[in-house]
Amino acid sequence: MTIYDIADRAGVSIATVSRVVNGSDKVRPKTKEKVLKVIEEAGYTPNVFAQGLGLNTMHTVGILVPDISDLYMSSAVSCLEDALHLCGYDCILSGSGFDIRNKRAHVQLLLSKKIDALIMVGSTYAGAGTDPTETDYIREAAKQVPVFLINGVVEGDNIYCAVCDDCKAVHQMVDAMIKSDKKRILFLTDSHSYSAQQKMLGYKQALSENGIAFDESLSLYVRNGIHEVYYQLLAQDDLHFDACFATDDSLAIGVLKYAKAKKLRVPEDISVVGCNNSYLSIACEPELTSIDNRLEDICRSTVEHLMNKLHGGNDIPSKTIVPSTIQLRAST
Amino acid sequence: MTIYDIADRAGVSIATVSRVVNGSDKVRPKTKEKVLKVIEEAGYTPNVFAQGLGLNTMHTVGILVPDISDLYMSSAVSCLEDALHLCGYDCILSGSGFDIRNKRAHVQLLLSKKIDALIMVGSTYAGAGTDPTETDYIREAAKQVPVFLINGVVEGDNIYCAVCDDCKAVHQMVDAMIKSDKKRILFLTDSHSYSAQQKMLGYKQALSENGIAFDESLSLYVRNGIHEVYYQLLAQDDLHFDACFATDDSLAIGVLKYAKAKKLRVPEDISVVGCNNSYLSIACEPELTSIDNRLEDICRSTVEHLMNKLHGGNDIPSKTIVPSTIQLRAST
DNA sequence: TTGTATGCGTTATCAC
DNA sequence: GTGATAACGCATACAA
Repeated sequence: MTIYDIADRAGVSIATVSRVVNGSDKVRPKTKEKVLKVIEEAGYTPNVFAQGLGLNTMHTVGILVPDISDLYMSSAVSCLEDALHLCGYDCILSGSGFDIRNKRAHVQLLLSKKIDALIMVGSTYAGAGTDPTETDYIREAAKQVPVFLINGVVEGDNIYCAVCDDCKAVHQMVDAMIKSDKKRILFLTDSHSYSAQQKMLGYKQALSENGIAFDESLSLYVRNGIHEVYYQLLAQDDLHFDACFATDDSLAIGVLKYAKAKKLRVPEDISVVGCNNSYLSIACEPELTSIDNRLEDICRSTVEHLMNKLHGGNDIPSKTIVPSTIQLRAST
Repeated sequence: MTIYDIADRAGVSIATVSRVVNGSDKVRPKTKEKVLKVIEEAGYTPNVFAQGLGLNTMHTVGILVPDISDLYMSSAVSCLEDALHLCGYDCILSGSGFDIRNKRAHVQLLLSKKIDALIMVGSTYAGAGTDPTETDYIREAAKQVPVFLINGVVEGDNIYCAVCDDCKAVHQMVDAMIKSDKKRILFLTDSHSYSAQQKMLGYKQALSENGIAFDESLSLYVRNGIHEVYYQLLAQDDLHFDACFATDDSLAIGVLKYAKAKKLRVPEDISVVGCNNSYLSIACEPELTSIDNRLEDICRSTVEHLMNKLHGGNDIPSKTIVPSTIQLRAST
């Protein structure tokens, strides 16, 4: 069923049908009604490929995520998809993994699909900041479509970033820990990303402000996973700490398991804080104090900026910072 | 940059360029090399809209999910996307929610995007089975593209279902509970879906086989959510049970929280089993025995069948059953 | 082996 | 208001 069939049946030209379909006002009500009736009867829908060819857009945006099954990522995708859908856009989803070569390949693939914009979720896409060429492929992509980063910062034309104020929130949290008499605060992370660096910064600031020297041995890098953390801590017998800040909830839960195994009370002997305020933080025991990075706010603002950009807006902030909040629970 | 530009620069016709791009062997190596070089230099990629218009496909499949942020769903999407990507297909993702009207609308929208196939994830799409017209929109969609259901069963032409053997696994699990001297086993669910019904069936079978009468008061419907379950159980003071089977891990964790509040030991006083073997099941305390419905197997088999179908296969099973396994942990 | 010509289903620019 | 017609960029049947 094509526009020609409709035109035939309605006794008009395809131009008129097109006008009706696209809601042009330059068509006589009587004609419009007639065409609409035929369309209804025939169950006609315009062919999106032909539309795409003519208009050079199919109203889709690409969403790139390192790992879709991750709680944090999937929340973001859910939020983004929802907001985009409301604006009449579809999303084509792609999971790149963490390897730089795959990231590049996936971006290329998405671009070849003629997406209207690209959203990259997760600070992993911002790289570690040590090697600027690491993010060149993003700048390259931005030459074709606007690129929006969620929770990562990359400088460049046509690149727009939205992040939460991790540094500040961690700063506050660690400060509060120190004030409540914690002396040795473990910093636990599974990443060297921009976000992790910001958190480390807040951690160091709080220490320094309280006249505590940064102790390298209290900064631990562990592969993500509850049990990984648990075993790693058990293995480090000489490591003593009375509080822990972890850059992810699951890392923090690993610490809870460790505390239980060592018969340490939480929060009395060890107080524990996680990040992302995920569903995990209320599944564990005790429930976990967690830094909420306002993912929904970030996503909503991203889509808002995206739509603005696509509709010709020009005053879009290249970096949006959303304040984090702290969700207090029993682990502190 | 179009195929015409490439043809000009390489001094050949567009047909030849097209042949090179599509890897036809009917082109002289010398010519091929020349064209390839120009393509490389120009960074040319075929316009997918034009391709789509001619071939009537853009190699995309639609994935419909009620809630993307759900742990179970996002794992499925991750798995599906991965497998599809390996086959050279992209996915356009859509979150429908649980309302039937929205489901219908989302299916229509996906179909209008000219997807090559539709995958629906979650037993919610199978309806409760009480009203067959509830799933008519799926049969309608199947007239346009093959439809694949994950974890739900709908009968119809061009509809293919993959489910795990929930009934059997629950049967085994409940039987084991009874054998270990549990008398009053609570059945906790947040759904009336096909999957939930299968689980109930297994539950009843095990009871009946062991000569225990089904007690309506031990079958509880609660809205999903750890705290919802927790409060609901606390509110039901007269409800006594010494074991619980929950159709979802988070429901089961609600029971764990309830046990802790009531100072009941798990598994001694109450043994608890969940479903989906999600990350939650190792986050809680004690860690949760959970029925693993082999989501990855289901997804992989679905994509396999899908590819088969798209490549002209004709002997695709309309219903695939994957055996569940039981992941034993400390809660039983 | 290569080139020419046509169709795919729209939208948009003209005339009328 | 409405209709004819030219893009849009590709694949492919057919001709050479």
